[in-house]
Amino acid sequence: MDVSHLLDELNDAQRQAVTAEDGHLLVLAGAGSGKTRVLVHRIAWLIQVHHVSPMSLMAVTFTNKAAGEMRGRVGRLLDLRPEGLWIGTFHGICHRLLRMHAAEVNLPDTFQILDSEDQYRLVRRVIRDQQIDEGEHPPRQVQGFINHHKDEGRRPGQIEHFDQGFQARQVEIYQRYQDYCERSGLVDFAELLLRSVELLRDNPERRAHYQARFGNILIDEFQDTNTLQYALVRLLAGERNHLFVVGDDDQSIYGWRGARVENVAHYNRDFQPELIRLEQNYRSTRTILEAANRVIDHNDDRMGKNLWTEGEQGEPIRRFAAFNAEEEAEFVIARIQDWIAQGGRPSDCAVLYRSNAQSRLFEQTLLREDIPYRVYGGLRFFERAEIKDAMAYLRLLHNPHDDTAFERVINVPARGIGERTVARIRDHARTNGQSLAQAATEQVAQGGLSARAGHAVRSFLALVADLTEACGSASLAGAARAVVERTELVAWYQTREPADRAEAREENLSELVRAADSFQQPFEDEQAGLSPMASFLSQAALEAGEHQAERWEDCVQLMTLHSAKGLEFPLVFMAGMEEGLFPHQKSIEEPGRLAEERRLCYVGMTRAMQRLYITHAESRQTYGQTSFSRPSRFVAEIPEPLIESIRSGFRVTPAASGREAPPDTGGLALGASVRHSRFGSGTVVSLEGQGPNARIQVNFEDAGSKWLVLAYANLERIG
DNA sequence: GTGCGACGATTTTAG
DNA sequence: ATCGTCGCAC
Repeated sequence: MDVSHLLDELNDAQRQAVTAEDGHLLVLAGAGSGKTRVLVHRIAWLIQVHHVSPMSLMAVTFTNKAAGEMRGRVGRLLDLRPEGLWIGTFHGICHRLLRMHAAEVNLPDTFQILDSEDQYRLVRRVIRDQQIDEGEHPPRQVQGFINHHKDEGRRPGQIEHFDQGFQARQVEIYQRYQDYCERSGLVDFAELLLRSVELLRDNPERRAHYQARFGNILIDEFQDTNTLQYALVRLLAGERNHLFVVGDDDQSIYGWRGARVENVAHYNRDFQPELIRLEQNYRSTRTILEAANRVIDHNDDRMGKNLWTEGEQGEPIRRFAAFNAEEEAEFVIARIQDWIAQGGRPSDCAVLYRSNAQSRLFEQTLLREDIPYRVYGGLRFFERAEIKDAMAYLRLLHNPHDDTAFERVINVPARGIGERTVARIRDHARTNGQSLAQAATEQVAQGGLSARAGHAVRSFLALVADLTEACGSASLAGAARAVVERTELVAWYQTREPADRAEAREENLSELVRAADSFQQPFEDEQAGLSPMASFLSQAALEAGEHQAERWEDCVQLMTLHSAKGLEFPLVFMAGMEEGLFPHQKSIEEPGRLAEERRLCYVGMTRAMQRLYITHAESRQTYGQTSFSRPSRFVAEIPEPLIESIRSGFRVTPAASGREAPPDTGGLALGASVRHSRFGSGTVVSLEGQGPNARIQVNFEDAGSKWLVLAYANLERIG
């Protein structure tokens, strides 16, 4: 068989990885070095050359997007239907395992997945039921505590605690939360992994079965794995299976959410893999790569890697020092306008920032200039309130004893059932070991509620019964349509929210019906005996949906540096490059966290293909207060020859770049003594710019050094 | 039981 | 500044 097409377009290192003999591999894949191509071609190589059955391959990623892309590319390359392939996210694959072996891990066939919000509400419920002070144990924090320990593989009994107060209490909440989940057949995200690990660890037959099945396991973004994920990999690998691990220690930016970059070292220790470095970059100019290399070089304990390119040197990186955040936004949007004016597309431009709050000024300015844009982040489709409401009704139809769903919608839309009534139902359920639905039914029948509350609860139960009947024989889409139509969610949102907001919710609910209508049940779910409804509910939790999937217009892209990982853009702006913001204040004290910030900077820089701007502002509004800051240390880590500074006072447009007028002194000379109404007296140390843009740097005796716009500074000459 | 005003926190986030 | 949660008044 001719397999040259699998190798033709690969460089030496890529080819070496794709064609490696059996054994373990560690592919250190630098940014833009073609790692997805290597993974895809490796899978094809294994199937076509090593004659590995597609059924015995497992490929694991972190995001559905990455899994989908890999699946699609493998399918195209091999011209096969990639259905039998186990390509998926850690969570997706674990979900599949648990569905297949639900009974063995003590889960009902109907187990449900809790997303973060469901989990939060449940944790809060448990805390309240225990009458524990929410101030001392904030649900968010307890949720973090539970997830942290689960990610480390710990059950409540395995957590060391050193007191009988606070820590013991946290463990107790974890225990009770877990008990509740067990009783109700609920599984949170971390639990999907933990149960799977326990299944393989404690059940020798299952372990042997899967170890015999998956002779080749490929893992993407390995630097992002947490303790549990690495444990799973080890269990699946066993003694004989071959691991193909792809990662980049320099792109580890998720330590704060449990990722263990040390897993790369552990993998080296545990499996002694062959090391292959992919260092040739196909994305950025030489200038950008050199700058990024030099920045990341300030980190210690790297595996070491030097990105290079055969491409051209390209333009210098441009740095803009803005007076304030507004001016920074003006500058960025003006450069985007230049780009568009020269025939560039808006969607080629990305504005990257450290924290979401920074997006606002860019949005305002883009809106004003009438440039289309898209902000990443925020709630995804299945996380929106109205969608979660409708989904809760669907969950109740699927399983009337789903208490999480019951609690969410018993009074949504509002029908006069308040906290007192719900508490009464909850009590009744607890004393009789019933679900909330059962308890509510009994309470209504026994007249255990006030006339008014009883009537309201009865109407809720009637609605659910009505829906159940209507949906008994209906399709998934029919059920979704019935829910949207009969619950009157749309009308409810209309009464309590401004028209535009309510309209968006209405559109989303229609979209939900469309989504249900076009839902294709995955083959393996069908095989596992799941109903389409059960599949749909799981999938909604597991794939919350693209942020604004349909909007594929030609838009400027606004996102955090974290969300930018894995993407690339011809024109990139890194905004807010200031000490305290990036690196973030909370990361500055600890060396480990600072190193992670630097990797984030490296990730950001390596997103740029052609042109990279780095901007910072002297002052900006943070939490409603004006704050002043110095440029980020990362800016200074870029070697001078690679970077060109632009200051307010002369606008560089590509056509007119390099023309600088002499600074306008406005009658003030260097060394002059001046007084400012707020900052007091000081000495002029620098001047630049012209006319209304002229700025002056003054070293104030008390307030330190500041840049001021001459026209507004109102300086009084003294001495 | 519902609705509004005070209060406090506020980095990053996929599944 | 802004958002979400909590407490108190209708």
